[in-house]
Amino acid sequence: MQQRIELAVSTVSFALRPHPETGRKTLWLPLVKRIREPFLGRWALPGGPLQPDEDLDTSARRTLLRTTGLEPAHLEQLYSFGGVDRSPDRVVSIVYWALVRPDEDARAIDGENVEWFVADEVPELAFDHNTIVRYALDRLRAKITYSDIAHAFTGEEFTIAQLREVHEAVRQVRLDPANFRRQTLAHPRIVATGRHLTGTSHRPPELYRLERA
Amino acid sequence: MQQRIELAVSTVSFALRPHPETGRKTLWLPLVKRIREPFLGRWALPGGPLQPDEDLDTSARRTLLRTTGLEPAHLEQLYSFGGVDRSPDRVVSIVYWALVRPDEDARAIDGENVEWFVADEVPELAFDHNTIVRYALDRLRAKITYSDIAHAFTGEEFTIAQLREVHEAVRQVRLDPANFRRQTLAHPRIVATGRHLTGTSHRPPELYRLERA
DNA sequence: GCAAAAGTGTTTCAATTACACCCATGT
DNA sequence: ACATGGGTGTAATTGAAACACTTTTGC
Repeated sequence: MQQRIELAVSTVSFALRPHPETGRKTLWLPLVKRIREPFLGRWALPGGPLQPDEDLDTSARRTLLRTTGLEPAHLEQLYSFGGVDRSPDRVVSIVYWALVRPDEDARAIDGENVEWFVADEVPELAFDHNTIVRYALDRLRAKITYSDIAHAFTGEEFTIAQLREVHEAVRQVRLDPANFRRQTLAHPRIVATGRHLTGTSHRPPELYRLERA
Repeated sequence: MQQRIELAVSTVSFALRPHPETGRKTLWLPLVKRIREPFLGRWALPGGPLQPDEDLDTSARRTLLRTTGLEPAHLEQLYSFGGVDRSPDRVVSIVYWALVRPDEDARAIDGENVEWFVADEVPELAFDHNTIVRYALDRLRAKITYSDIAHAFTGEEFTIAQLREVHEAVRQVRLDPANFRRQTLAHPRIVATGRHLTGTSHRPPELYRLERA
């Protein structure tokens, strides 16, 4: 008799929040406590079995909304993990990663079995989920250097400094404000709104938008 | 009653061969003629159902060897396709892409139901396999610009011109020989063997190796 | 006025590009 | 000798980085 292969979809969601010690913004992600074997009681990525009538990304969104209350702006397939030894039963996981905006992050629920962790300081997780988190982090840090995804962490309108803060938090580096500004404004899709952000204790910075391609 | 979700692994394999018209090297890939419904008689990517006791990449290698006789040097996961509308029955495909060396390519079998096509000129394929081929091509052409994968198309030892030919064939561009040489030799893992390639009708070029990291 | 971050200008340095020119081999 | 691609030299251009300096707000 042939053993059945389970097919699950999981998601690594990232949001930027202040680090509990340093106060500087860092990456956080939500985990779910397992309520059944295997790995009962361990933290794991949100996810669940793929339903016969739903697309892969639909499944990711559904399970993410159910467990964490999140509807992320950016969702992207990461990788599929299917080693025979990653679980007692045979399960192939198609993993997505998501980026959560500040306003959306505010709506996140910290339920009974859901908790957020600093992405670089997650405990020992169920299955091979530590590997997956590591992989997602690497991919995010690589991709932010050559793509637009940093905007998935800002609002519609943003200051150059806010965008720089995202890069600094994700890549864990310090960037020269002057050079970052020039590089950013060199992209033709970044346009000034003419309005300014007020309420700061210094010169009010201009607000920009990212023109959709 | 819940419909069963099929799980298959397919592979897009690339090799460099002369274009039938221009004679210049281009990308080719093997396709398999379907011998059952759906899409009976159409060309499709080599692959098959995932066995319960094999890893994803093992499955890719197995089906590839069985249908095409190939054991590619480079094999990498591409993407997983799982839209509900990509087939009459529900099937999720985990797709790999492979790069085949010239010597390995020579061992390829052109069986009854296996045929090679110029990658940019494939006919209308079964399922969403045209989309997948397009995706694999884009990924290959992007990745060759920032990684080492060009070496998967050369032998252990190679001349700078051979390596340049790979880049030119894949990216469909002309590269300045002098500048390409300097850029290539700037990488510390490229080392001269001291030996030279003979039998050319001009100055014998030096042979190089790629030191493993 | 002072602090603090926004925003501009300028100099330096490294990498890419274009292209002229010499080298070593087969015919 | 000459054709052919291998291989070297070099000037021009571009872009990244470093950092001094000016501007505009809140307090």
